[in-house]
Amino acid sequence: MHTKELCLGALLFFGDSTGYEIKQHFERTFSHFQTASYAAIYPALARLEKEGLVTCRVEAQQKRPDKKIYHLTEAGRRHFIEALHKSDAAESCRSDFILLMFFADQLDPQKLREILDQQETKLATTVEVLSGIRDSYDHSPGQRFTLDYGIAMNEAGLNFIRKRKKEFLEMERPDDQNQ
Amino acid sequence: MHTKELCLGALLFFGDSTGYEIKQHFERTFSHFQTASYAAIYPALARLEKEGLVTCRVEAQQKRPDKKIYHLTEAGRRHFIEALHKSDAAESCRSDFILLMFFADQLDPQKLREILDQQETKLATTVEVLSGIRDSYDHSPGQRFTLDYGIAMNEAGLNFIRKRKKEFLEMERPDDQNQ
DNA sequence: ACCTACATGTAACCCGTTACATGATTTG
DNA sequence: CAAATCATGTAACGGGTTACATGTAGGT
Repeated sequence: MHTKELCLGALLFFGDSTGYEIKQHFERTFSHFQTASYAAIYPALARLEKEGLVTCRVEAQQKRPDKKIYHLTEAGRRHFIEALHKSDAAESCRSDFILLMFFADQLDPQKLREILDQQETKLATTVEVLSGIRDSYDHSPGQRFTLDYGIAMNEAGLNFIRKRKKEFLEMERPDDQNQ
Repeated sequence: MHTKELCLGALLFFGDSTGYEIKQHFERTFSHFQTASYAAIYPALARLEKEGLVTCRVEAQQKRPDKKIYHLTEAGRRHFIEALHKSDAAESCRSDFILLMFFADQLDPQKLREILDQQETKLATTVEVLSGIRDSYDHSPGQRFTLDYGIAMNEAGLNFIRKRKKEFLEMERPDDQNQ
């Protein structure tokens, strides 16, 4: 799924939005499994408008660029649903964290500790954020599923790191006395 | 980490290899957290040679392109270790599976079932493959960590899907009698 | 008769990111 | 006084993918 389709999905789910708002929606709701930057969103919306998949209404503002509020057309909705059905539901993960851990024996002990701490924090934060969203308001079964799925996987990673970190750091530096 | 660094890492870990072999190594060992295609590897190796980070010895073959066996130089090793230390250990995941599940209410029931089955199979396969590697021979603590980490997270996803799938499919099509 | 493994490579394309440009208002 | 928020956009760059080009040997 490219930025164009993601924008259509955001408009379908959140209703009429500006490019700026779509980015916010992304960060709040999709950030753990999709990304999109302004430089990808704005041109995408422009192209979608040309293709008739969205319409745009301009709201004038003083002292700020006019707001361009996009609206999903019926053709846009159909295009999005079709794109969902055509998708092979693939996933791609690139993890430099795992790569670094793979080569742990090549790393400075402090770098090793640093990336483990950082990963632990990151996973804990994700779990908290997703749990917060989960408990904050009602969701469709699909949204609920994705939230719980994200929580389950991130929690598993978090528990794993918490269980293994200390032991691992000691194994890598058996001579070190400082905790 | 770009393909160049990944190639250096592969040479460090697996020893002298051809581009073809590096791709195989990737698929067997890194596939759940990094990818690299031939069209990325071959030019990367050529550039690495120019930069003196690898050397290349050609082994003539009849009826096949000559094998180009690459060897990591000391400068290459240093460059790789340095790259590891400079890395912020970031992770990026794009999951169309989660996106589709998010919009589950927009999907045909059979598409929904299809992607859930597919994801279940994929996670189960990954767990099996990683477990197989884990039990097949000795590893450094770092490798062991990455294998167990991968198993833990994929197993969590797998268990989640197994627990929720049936219930979820029934919820999405309450009128459907066929299991 | 066709697919897979072996073995290397290039060219075109796609598309996303980084950085830049502009600029007021609110918050710390 | 600096930083974040609001608000839109472009240009250059980077780098990976798809498809193509070439060709043998062995398995189904």
